[in-house]
Amino acid sequence: MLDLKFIRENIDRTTAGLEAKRARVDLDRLLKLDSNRRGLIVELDDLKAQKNAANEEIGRMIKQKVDPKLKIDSMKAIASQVDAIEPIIKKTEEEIGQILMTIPNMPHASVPVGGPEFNQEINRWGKQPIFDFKPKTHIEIAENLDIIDFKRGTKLSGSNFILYKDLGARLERALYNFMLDLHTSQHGYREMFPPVLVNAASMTGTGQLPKMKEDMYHLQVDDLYLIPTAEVPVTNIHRDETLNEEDLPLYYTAYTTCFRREAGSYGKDTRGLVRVHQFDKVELVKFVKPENSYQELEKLLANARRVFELFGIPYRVLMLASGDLSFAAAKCYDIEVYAAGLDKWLEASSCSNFEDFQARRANIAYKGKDGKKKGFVHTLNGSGVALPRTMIAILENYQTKDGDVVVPEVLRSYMGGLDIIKKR
RNA sequence: GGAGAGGUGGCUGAGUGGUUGAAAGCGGCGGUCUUGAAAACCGUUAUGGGUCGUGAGGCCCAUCCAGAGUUCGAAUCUCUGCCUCUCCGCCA
Repeated sequence: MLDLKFIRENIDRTTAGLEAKRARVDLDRLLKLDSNRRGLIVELDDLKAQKNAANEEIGRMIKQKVDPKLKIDSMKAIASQVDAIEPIIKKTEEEIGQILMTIPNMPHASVPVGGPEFNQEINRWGKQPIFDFKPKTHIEIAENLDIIDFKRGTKLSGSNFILYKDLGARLERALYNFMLDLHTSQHGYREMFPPVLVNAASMTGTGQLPKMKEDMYHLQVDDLYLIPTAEVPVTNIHRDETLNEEDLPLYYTAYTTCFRREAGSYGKDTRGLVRVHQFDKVELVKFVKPENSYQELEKLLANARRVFELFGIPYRVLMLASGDLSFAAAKCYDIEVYAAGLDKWLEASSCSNFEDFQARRANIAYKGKDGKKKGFVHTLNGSGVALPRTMIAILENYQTKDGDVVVPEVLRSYMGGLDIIKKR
């Protein structure tokens, strides 16, 4: 959420930002409501001041045993005026709130303006593997090895639900264990294990609600949502809190299952593991002081890249253009891994700085040692990393001519020493 | 799921309709004293909105879990929701 005061005082910048983000918002309406509201508040506060003064006097009259009947009667008129104005203000504030909730974050100055075609590749790591045979896709490999059962996943739940079996299940477990160990022992993150069902307030705090409602699983009986990413519960850990400046920055990592309805995305990249409804992810979340947040973004990106480097998976880093940025992000890097079987680059991590956009919405402030509030923190998060597409890259890049899969070295101790996945 | 109790400032805790934004204690901050520290003493100690002022700041409004209601007036009364605790039941 943007600061209404900022919008009021920076109309041109806001308009430009909205355009860069390709968002349509009725700013004139918002500003008009804002000025209406302030006019009404002056009126109302004045009436309330009269009311309060009179009520104090009534109290005094009663103490002095003077009959307050006349005074009380005159107060009734003011009370009814207050009752007339209050609902108008409330309605105005509601509409202001609704419009504010639909305004995306402003892109950072370093972000290229334009659509996805203006995304900038800023980095590339690793060599694409060369085979002396035609590399298979992860679907063929996994079905042949019988480590992923797509058909039975569908039987259990529906299309694009996955059943991992045997060494497939083991590899999944090895991946998130490895990543958690890496980020906690080498990158300074604290490990969290949050609920995967959260309430509407949490979903609103990080910006999924109200805009992304259709993309989420919702349990109507209890009014709870299945999280699309650990970003939601982990960022909301500090919702409505004031953090101590000396405790910042806070680094949290969490492994959770993520749930996405992917409504409307059928037919596009939906085969195999590329786009599934339920998947695992290790997430990195930071709460930092505003002046450090862009340095912290670079460090976060480095932490995510390290995962692929240790796995030996070639990747490239894109800085997203303004029109490709998510609703809440001011700046975002995507890491795409190369998958030899599909011969495609697949987005496997996304590292974003939200500046104070989420913190304002979720009310996460910080204070100095003297106890004085210093404003909102900046929040960042990134995948560290998402499992399915990492799994794709491992299966496809490490495949052998015989259809086996070599286990990347760093994962072997997590696989009970196994160095190659063969058919049972 | 059933029965009961309760949610007050950073914390403990008083307050059951009329200067109560809220006693007291603890903690925090500033000061006096001290070579320094502790103790003692003195002072100070919430947030949001609006408005005036170049500014320091002044003034007004709101806020005692949240929302609705009763009343001239609500921390205090009524209703609903959320949460916590105790007992009973069920349960991985």
